[in-house]
This record gives sequence, C-alpha cells and structure tokens, in this order.
Amino acid sequence: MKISIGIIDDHQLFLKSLVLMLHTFKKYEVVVQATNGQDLQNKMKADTSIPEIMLIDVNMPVMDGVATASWLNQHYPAMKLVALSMNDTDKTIIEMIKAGCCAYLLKDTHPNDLEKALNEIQLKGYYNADVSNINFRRLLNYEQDLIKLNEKEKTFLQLACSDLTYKQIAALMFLSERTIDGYRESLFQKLNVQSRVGMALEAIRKGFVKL
Amino acid sequence: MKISIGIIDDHQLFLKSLVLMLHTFKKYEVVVQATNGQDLQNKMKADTSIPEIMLIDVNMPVMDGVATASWLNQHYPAMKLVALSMNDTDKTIIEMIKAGCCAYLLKDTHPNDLEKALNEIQLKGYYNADVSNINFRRLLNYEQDLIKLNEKEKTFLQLACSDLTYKQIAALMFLSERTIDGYRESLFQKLNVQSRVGMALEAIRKGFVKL
DNA sequence: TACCAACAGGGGAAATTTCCCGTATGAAAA
DNA sequence: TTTTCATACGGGAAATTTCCCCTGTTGGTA
Repeated sequence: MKISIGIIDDHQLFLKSLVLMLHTFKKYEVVVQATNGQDLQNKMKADTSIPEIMLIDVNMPVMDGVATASWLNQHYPAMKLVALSMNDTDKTIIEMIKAGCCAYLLKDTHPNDLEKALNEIQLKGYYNADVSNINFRRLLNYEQDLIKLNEKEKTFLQLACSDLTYKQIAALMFLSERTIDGYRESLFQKLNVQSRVGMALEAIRKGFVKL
Repeated sequence: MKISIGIIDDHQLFLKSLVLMLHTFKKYEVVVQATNGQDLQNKMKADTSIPEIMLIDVNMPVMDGVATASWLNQHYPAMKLVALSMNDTDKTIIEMIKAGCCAYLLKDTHPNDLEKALNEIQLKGYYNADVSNINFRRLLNYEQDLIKLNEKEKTFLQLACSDLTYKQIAALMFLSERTIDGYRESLFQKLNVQSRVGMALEAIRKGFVKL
C-alpha cells in the first residue's frame, strides 16, 4: 500500500513536475493536486481521497500557505502537513509551524532529501530540516523578538509607508499629530530604527507592510 | 535524434522535477543541469555537450538569470535561450529579452504549454507567451518609462534607503550636501515622489535597491 | 568661439521630522 | 482605593528634509 500525498502549489510547472518526481519515489502516490487553498477545498469536497501527507507551498495567491495549513489542521488533524518555501528568511516559517506543519522544506533541497524527509515524517511524525538549510537560530529567537503591533500601530505603519506627511496621516486616522508622534516613537523603538525611512524599510522586511 | 535542453535553476527540487518532466516530452532530452550561472560555466567547460535550448531561471544567487543569459548569448549565439520566472511584474522580463532570450515563460504555465512553447521555439526560433500570462502592455511601455540612473544616483539611492541622514550620505560619497540635494531632486523627479520615504519605497518596487 | 548640457556646490528658508517636556482619562490591578 | 498602565494629546525646539535661486567648471559641438 502506497502512502498518499497531496500537493498545493500555484506554479503549475513545479506542481506537475513534483508530482512526477514523487511518482519516482516508489513508496508514495499523489492523490490530490491543487494550485491554492481554495482550489484544494473544492477538490477535497468532491474527492473523498484524503492524503496522509500534504505538501503546502507558502506563497500562493487566493489562499496562502498559512491559511491553508490552518484549515487543514482544523478539518483533518491527522494529516501531516509539510511547508514548502523558497527562502528561509521568510517570517512565515514560524507561522507555518504554528499553523500545524510538522516539517519545513526549502525548494532547493535535493530530491533525495525530500524522500528522506517524507520517510522520516511518515515514521516519526515530524522532520527536522537540515540545520544547514534553515537558520534555526533565527527560528528559535523568532518568538522572543517577535514584534507585536496593535491595530492602530499597524494602520499607522501602513500609512507611513507612503509619501504622506504625519499631518496627513493624523487626519486620515482622526487622531492628533501628537498621538501619531507617539505611535512613531513606539514603532521606532520596536523596529529599532532612527528615521521614518528606516521604519518603512524595516516594516517591509518584517512583512508588516507589503511591497 | 532528440532535441537537447539545458536547465539552470537554483531550486534543486524544481530543477530535478523539471528534468523529469522534460523526459516525458519524447522529443526532448536534458543534457545539462546547473543551479546558477557560475555552476553552468564550470559544467560547460568540462562537458562538451552543448544544448540547443537553455531554460534559465531569472532569480538565482551567485550569477543571476540576466548575467547568465548574456554570457550564453555571447559564447553560444546559436543557443535558444528561454527565461523562466515566477512573476511577470518583474522588471527583469525586458532585461532577459534584451540579454538574448527568445522566450519568456512563467513557472505557473501548464506543462502542456511548456511543450508547445519548446516546439514553437524549435520551429520558429522564438515564442510569444500567452497574452493572458504576461502583461504585454507593461512590457511594451517599459522601455519608455524605463528610468535611467547614473552610477552616482544609484549609489545615492542605495544609501538613501537607510537610517542615514543626507549629511552622512554626503560624507560617505565625498560630496557636498548641496550636490546630494541635487541627486535627491533628480531622483524625486524620475521616480515621481515627494518624499524620501516614497523614494525608498519606489526604489525597492522598481528593483533599484534590494530590500 | 560661443553655446549647451552635465555635474558640483553655496545661501537661505519653509516644511517636516524627531525628540524633549508634561497633562488627562479610563480601565485594570494591587 | 490608590496605583499602575495604556492611550490620547499639547507646547516647544532642534535636526532634517525639501525647495527655492544662483555660481562655476568641464567637455563637447554648432
């Protein structure tokens, strides 16, 4: 009896290629393919075949990796979720783990390592990726230097990443310039920067603000 | 006689999977695989098998897609170069074409389309990707709104994307604050922004400065 | 030779950002 | 009930950014 696998990735070429690759691993069989979380939900409804292991790409349109992993974790708690990503700098690593993934693999891992990882997941229920691949120190330190922002701060940060002056931002948020000043100071401290430019850049790096 | 193909992609999993996929296309055969331009150069030196078509990933460490395509175009002018990328918003599309690529494919194209594209490239020497896949308007307008920066401006822009003050930047560039002021004004105009924050953000969006 | 375009720089001023100081209010905790 | 804490706000000032106007040099080029 082969072990059933599901794959979710928005890149058709990668998705289909990976399916081919998994078929060369004699023990495994791909039973579900989807290009995003939404797509998967539809296919899981229609099709009754529930894979034992699900490979999930982190970056996807429509319904991303974290949301998909959370959903799967809730509806199919027994399913082993594996996150697939391009770059380990991504702050979503920890979020994928929190969302219920038992393994994290980079797309530049060797096929042999993928097979090994799958075996280990099947056997032990989890897989610790190669230390050389993922920056574990960052991962472990992540929680403690995880910066928490409240809604107002997030709104302010979003608006600060633009050509707007603080006065304009204050007007948009229906707050006094002084109050905005307080948020700025708080963000400077949390992000460890000395200027608005630094703040904007750091906001993007940390993923608080997109593009 | 099969048509020989080369593939360059830093993601092992994708690379190897793609090789498998190409082997399912009966007419094609992968003769060279590399994880970046540098790697390819070494392999091309050692190995005498020169592929007719080369698939090149745009985003790679060490030696990126554009540099690799240029090098191949110079040293193997007869080789048909195909750019592979994740996102069509990338400004490197036009650069890949300029570097000598005769086709541009997104990684979320369907395998069937890849095969069609390869056939067409083999036949006609080039391939026009599906209009629905690539934003051609952007591509066509690209040249005219391509922003040209001289070296000093690039250096300044890079330094401006930080916590540094203009005074500090001036010192680092061995220029007067007034001169820096001129560069700032020039960049504001070219990037169509009103503030340093906007400039930094736009610099990142346009790819002049890496995150 | 005179003109033009580019680059480098100076003085000054208004707008904005950054950083002090301190106050008030309401909710939660001691 | 007093204390603590988070949030909202104000005045003022220094630093920085932004925007004017104007000078000089250099290297083509008409």
